[in-house]
Formats: sequence, C-alpha cells, structure tokens
Amino acid sequence: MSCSPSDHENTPLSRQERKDQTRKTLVQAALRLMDEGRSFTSLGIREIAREAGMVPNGFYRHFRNTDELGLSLVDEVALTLCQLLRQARQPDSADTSVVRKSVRVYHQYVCDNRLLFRFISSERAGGSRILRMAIRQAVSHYVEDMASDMQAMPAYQAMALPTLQRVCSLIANTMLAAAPEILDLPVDQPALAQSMEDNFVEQLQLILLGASVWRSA
Amino acid sequence: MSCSPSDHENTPLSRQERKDQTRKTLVQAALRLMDEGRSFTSLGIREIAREAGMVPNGFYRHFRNTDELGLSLVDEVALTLCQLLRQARQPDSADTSVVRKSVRVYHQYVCDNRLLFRFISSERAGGSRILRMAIRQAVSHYVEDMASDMQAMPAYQAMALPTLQRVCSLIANTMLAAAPEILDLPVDQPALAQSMEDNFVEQLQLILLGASVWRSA
DNA sequence: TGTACATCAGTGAACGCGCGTTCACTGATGTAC
DNA sequence: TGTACATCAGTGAACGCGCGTTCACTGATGTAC
Repeated sequence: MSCSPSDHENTPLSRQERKDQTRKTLVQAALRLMDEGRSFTSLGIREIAREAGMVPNGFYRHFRNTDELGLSLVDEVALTLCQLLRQARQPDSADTSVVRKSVRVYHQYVCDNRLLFRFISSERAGGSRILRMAIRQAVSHYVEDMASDMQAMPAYQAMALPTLQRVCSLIANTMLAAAPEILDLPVDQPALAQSMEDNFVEQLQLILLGASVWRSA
Repeated sequence: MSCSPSDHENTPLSRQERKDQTRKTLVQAALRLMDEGRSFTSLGIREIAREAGMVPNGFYRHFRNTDELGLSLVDEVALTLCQLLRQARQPDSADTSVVRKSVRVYHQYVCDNRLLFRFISSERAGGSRILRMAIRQAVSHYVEDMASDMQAMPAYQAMALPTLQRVCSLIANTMLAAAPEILDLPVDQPALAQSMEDNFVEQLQLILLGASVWRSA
C-alpha cells in the first residue's frame, strides 16, 4: 500500500500536473495538425481534441476557444526564440566561419523545433490578427535581445543601438524567411541543402559587411 | 431591335466573357474573405460562392476545388509582381533619395493591391504546400527579373549575376516582410508609418551598401 | 435573315456528415475534521 | 490515521447548423442550315 521511492518519481502526479500535461497535449496536437498543411484559423476544436486523444468537449476544460490556445502557442514561440538566442551566444564577429557555424546551428535548431517554426512562419503573416501581432511582438523582443547581445561585443560597440537593432531586424527577417525553405527541403537532396546554406551564409555576410561599413561611415 | 454603337460597348458580352467575369468575381471573393482574417486553407466553397453572390454549386462551373482557385490566385500574384517591377524600373543607384522614392512607390503599390499582398504574405509560408511552392516560384522569378534589370545598370555591371541575385533575394525578402506591417498600420498614426518607412529605407540602404563593398572586395 | 437545335453558366432542392456547444454524469484527487 | 465531503478533469449523448457534393432543371447564348 505504501509508496516506494521510485513510485514517488513516476506515478503520483497531482491533479494540476495532470491538467498541465493534457493542456500541453492539446497544444502539441494543434501544432501537429498545422504541420500536416493546415493553417491555424482552419483548426477546429473537435479535431484538435481528437488528435490529442480526448472527447470533443474536453477542450473547454483548458481553453475557451481556439484563439486562447493560439496565444498559448505564441508563449511557446517566445520561449523557443529565447533559447535560440542563448544557444547562439558564442559568435562574436563577422568572420566567415563563425557565420557559417551559426547558420548550421540555426538550421539544426529549426529542424529540432520543426512544428513550432512552421507555426511561426505561417502565422507571422497569417490570418488571425491577434496571433500575427503577438508573434510580431515576440520577434521584436528577440531582435532587441539580439541587438543588446551584439552591442556587448567588441566589434559592434561603436555602433548606435537603433542601427544595431535595424541590422538585427534584417538578420531575423532573413532567418525567418529561411525557416520554411529549410522545412520544405527534400530529405534526399543534400546538394540542395548545401546551396541553400551557402546562399544563406552569403546573405548574412553581406548584411554584416554593410553594417560594418555603415558604422564607420 | 438593332444595336446602337453604345450598346456594342456595354451589353453584348459573349458567354465566355461572362464566364471569365464570374470567375474573377469568385477569385476576388476569396481574396476579400482572406482580408477579413481568414487563411486560404480555411476557406469553404459555400462561403466563397456566397461572397461572390452565387448559389453554392455554381463554384464547380469554374474550379474543381479550392486548390484550383488558389493556383489562379498565384497567377495573379505573378502578374502583380511583374507590374511592380515595371513600375520600379526608374531607380538606378543606391542614392538615398532614390531608395526612399522606391520605398514610397512600393508602399503605395502594396496599399493599392492590398488584398493580393495579404494573400502573398500569409500564404508564402502558409498551410498549403502547393500554394507555398507556387508563390515561392513566382517570387523567385521576380527576383531573377530584378537582378537582370539591375545588371543593366552601370552601378552593378561589375557584379556577378549570382551575387546580384542574392542581393535581390535579400531585398525581396525585406520588401515582403514589410508588406504585412504596412497593411496592419493603423490609419490614424502617420508618425508610425513614417518611422517604419525610415527603418525600411535604412535597411535597404544597408543591403545596397554591403553589396557595393562586396563587389569591390 | 429566320428557324431549329445544342450548349452550358447558373439555379434550387436534397443528401449525409462533422462541426461547436450544452448538459448531466463519473470517479479519481484534494481537503477538512 | 481514517472518514466524509468537495472539487473538477474528462466522459457520453444530444442539439441545431453549415458544410461539400449530387442531381435534375432553366433559359440565355451560340451554331448549323
């Protein structure tokens, strides 16, 4: 009857913990449906619940409607972008190999967070205005963080913050525009991936080059 | 009983002309629905027909399903981008005022083609893979045309075509990323529009500056 | 030119189905004593 | 610790409604003679 220590680690989840878990299941179900070629505004409560393995009205225990689930998705976006930034805190110059390394890290990160990047890409300019604005704000926040990170680097200390933010905004746009292309890459054509990477690297280098000249102009 | 010359100009449309006209009405109806915050994949045959003022099954006289209508939309996108390029054929240097003028032309163009730019923006990375690919191809074509246009200019003649295409791709990305922001601008805040324009101008200048240094490097 | 027939864009009614939402419920978890 | 009660995440059935799709139709336009 009494619980062994191992039981304490596995089974006895509190009611709240179970609820949070189910909520996450619903959010993931929505992401999975979108990965199958659906847009957020086309998702229905019944199909999300079904994908999550629940009865239709179970949805209402967690969200009042799909918009509310959408905002929960944006929270996850903000978190993911924040982690991406932390992961990219190493590069500190416009040096060729560093940019290439960053591009590879980003590529991997997009693949690892495939569902979420599909969501960001498609809903950043998508149908729902609320979601669009929320994602835009998350991206803005990401850009600001990136800019203050860069300002701490020796190479960019002379640059005015607004200019740096503009540069970071350009970089973020370029990155986000690359995401759907990365996700649509056919798995059996590594040459295509390579040429896309080269292209991506050169575009970023061009931006950084422009920035360095701008700074000294 | 006989037709006057003025009648010849107005009324006597052929069956095919009437059909084409109805088809356009359906396409415009779909665009209007998307402008109201709907994504393409969430559009239904019945509501498109309703918005176009037809009986539900009238849709089938023009398209087999919504995807077929989508491809028709992409055709219009290609056409619109082509016109945009023609309209922007004047600027021929990275000179400040020219970039600003181009940005203003673009801004106006996006507003004039509001519905179509909403569609491009939201479906470029949207749910339907077919549509995504089709739009991407239209944009690629636009980028190539822009690149060969620029290559004819004295300032860019020394630049290799692949590099120019990369630059144009960056410009196109920046432009397309700006479109939804332009469309979401509140009408009563001209200051916001101004700061967005300034930002947009500086980003393009930075790209062109990077390109000019790249070329001579 | 006039007539007889073919075509076919758009109509109106009907179908089966999945949708969002509601309701009363069940039974495990949490709380008070 | 044990008992009695409250809470509430998830269930199952039911509702009215709009959906996609089909069918036979109408009547104006187009064509052949």
